[in-house]
Amino acid sequence: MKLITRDTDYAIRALCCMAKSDNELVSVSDLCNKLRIPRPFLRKILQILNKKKILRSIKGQNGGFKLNISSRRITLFSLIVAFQGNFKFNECTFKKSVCPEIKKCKIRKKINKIERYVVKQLKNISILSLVAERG
Amino acid sequence: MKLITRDTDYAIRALCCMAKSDNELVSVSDLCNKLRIPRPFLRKILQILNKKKILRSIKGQNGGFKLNISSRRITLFSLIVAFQGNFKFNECTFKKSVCPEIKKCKIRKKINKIERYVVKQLKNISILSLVAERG
DNA sequence: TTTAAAGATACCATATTAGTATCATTTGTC
DNA sequence: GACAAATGATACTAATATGGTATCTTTAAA
Ligand code: FES
Ligand code: FES
Repeated sequence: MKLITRDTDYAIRALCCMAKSDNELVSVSDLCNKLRIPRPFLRKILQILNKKKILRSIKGQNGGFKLNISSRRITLFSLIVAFQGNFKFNECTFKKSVCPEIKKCKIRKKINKIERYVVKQLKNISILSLVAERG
Repeated sequence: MKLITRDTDYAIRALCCMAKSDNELVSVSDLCNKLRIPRPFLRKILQILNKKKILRSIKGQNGGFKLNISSRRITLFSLIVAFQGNFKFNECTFKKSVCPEIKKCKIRKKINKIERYVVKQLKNISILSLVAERG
C-alpha cells in the first residue's frame, strides 16, 4: 500500500533540489543529471507541477523551471494529491447494500481516524522541512 | 493509496461475521449469501486465511470454516499483511545510488515515523473490536 | 455411491503505475 | 531569419497489481 508512488517521489526530490539551488531557473536536463531520473518521465512530472502552479516554467532556449510558491508552502500532502488523486485510505466496498449489516461500519470509522492523523502529518511535511539542515 | 484492498476488506467482513456467529462452522455459500461477495473470490480468500492458520477448514459435506484463533488476536495489521504482503509505506526509490544526496533521506525518516504510528494503530484493531457493541 | 463441501491451481480482465515517443511552440543566439 | 535548445501537449506502451473465474481434485457425511 504505497503511500508515495514513484512520480510523487521524483517530484519531491526535484522540488528539494530546486529549493536548495536558491530558486534559480533549472532545466530538465540539469535536474535529471543530478537526480538520475529518466528524462521524459521527469519532464512529465514537472509539467504537472507547472499546471498545478507549484512550479513556473519558462520556454525557449535557456528556459526551465523554478518554484512558483515558497518551499514552505509545498507539502507532501499536496504533492500526493497532485499525482495520486484524492487521498483516501478506504472507500465503501459495497455501495449502501451491505454496509448497514456491520453497524455504522466500524471499519471505516477506525480507518478514517487513522487517515485523519496521517493527512495532518503529511500536511506538516513541507519541501522546506526536507531541505532544512535540522528537523 | 488504498490501505485496505478488496480482498482484505472481504476477509475482515467474513471474519466479523464468523466471530458474531459464535464460532460455528460456516460454509462459503452461507457467507457469500450474507455478505454478497462473489463466491469463488470469497473461497480463495478463506483458503488463504486457512493457510495462514487464522481459519480452520473442515472438508466434506457439511464442511466449512471456523475461526482458528480468538477474534481478539486477529488484527487488521495481520490481515493486511496476509493479503497485501509486507507493510511498507515507501521503499527506497534508488538503491543506494542517489539516496545520499538528500542527507540521510529525510523523506524516508518522516514517512517511516508515520508508518510506525499507523502500524501500531492497525495492530490495535482486532476483529473482536469490530464486532463489539461499543468501542 | 452420490453429493456437498473445501484444496489447489491456472487462467483472465481491468486498472494503475511507470514510463516512451513525437510533434508543436517558444525564445535566445548567431 | 535560421537554428538550437528549451517547454507544451498528447498519445502510446510495458509491466505490475487488483479483482476476479474456471476447473479439477480431494474429503467426508448421508
Ligand atoms: S462498507 Fe460501506 S461504509 Fe463500510
Ligand atoms: S531514496 Fe533511498 S533511502 Fe531515500
